[in-house]
Amino acid sequence: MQRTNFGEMACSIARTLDVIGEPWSPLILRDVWVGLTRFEQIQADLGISRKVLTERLNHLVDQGVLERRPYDQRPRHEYHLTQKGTELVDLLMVMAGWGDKWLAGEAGPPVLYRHHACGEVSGVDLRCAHCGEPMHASDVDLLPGPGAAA
Amino acid sequence: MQRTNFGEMACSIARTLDVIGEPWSPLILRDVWVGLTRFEQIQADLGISRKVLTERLNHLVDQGVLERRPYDQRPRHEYHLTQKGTELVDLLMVMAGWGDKWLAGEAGPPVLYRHHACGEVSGVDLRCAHCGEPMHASDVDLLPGPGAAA
DNA sequence: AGCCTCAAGTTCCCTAAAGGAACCCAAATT
DNA sequence: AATTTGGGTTCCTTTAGGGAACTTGAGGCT
Repeated sequence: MQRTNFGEMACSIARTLDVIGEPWSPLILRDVWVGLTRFEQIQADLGISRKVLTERLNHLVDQGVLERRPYDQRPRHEYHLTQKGTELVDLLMVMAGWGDKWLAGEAGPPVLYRHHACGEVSGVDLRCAHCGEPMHASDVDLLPGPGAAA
Repeated sequence: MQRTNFGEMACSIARTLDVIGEPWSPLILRDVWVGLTRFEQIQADLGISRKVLTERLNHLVDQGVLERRPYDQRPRHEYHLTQKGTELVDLLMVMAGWGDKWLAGEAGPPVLYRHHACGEVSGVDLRCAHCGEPMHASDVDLLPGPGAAA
């Protein structure tokens, strides 16, 4: 299909979607995050078509989210998160938290997160980077920023 | 195209994508969040095809993320966030924060967020819901949960 | 009464993207 | 020489997105 280009919009949400908004991309990042770093591993884990996986990996590398690293004399590589990609994992953790709460059902969450600092199984919570108080949908006002459209 | 159904996977990220992972869905939620609640408003703001907008709105209502409310005797409605949908805005704020940092470029972020509690323009930060310390990609161990696949 | 408008969809056609299976290639192994 | 293995490419089919035109149901206007 002919898909609209979100990258041109004056909206950081749209621009972020331009990087990881295509089907499979967040799941590919999740796999790399948990240590499935090779083409065959990701393909087998997700059941994604090889063609689409190639396209997605190239796009994520182009966007600076993943880095391609050779691990052998032969043309073999692993994919690793860059700093830019590592910070995207925040997004995955929030998605997982929402899914755990609203979609897990009877069985409960498929994965638990143990926080190194306190050793407890826990989840993420959004706080204001300035004052540390909770910061959710109704706790903010939106103002036009310097990059707002004319 | 024939798209894989993420909703069946034992992964809260995949399940969340099944709800809001289709193109446009996060942008539709953003519009509703900022007060563009009617079909024509959203269509004009995003430039999305009417057909696709209809499909997305129906899906989001089916999933319990949006609620359709009549606002006139005539068949007119507004869309509003449910509690389930309001909590998805966390995801939008994290997406916006990442886009502001990595994609805004010279012009700076298009939108600023002022936190009611402290009155400052700020952004979100992820904290452990248990101990309140920062919680990012490298601060957690993943463990199988009760809903893990067999 | 007859006509117009307006929000909110619905229908149709066209194009492009996802799925899937088969094929390719270079280096190492047997 | 033949096979295996990782990491893709090619080709074909199906289906979803874009866009424009059409529909519907309730008011309003004259």
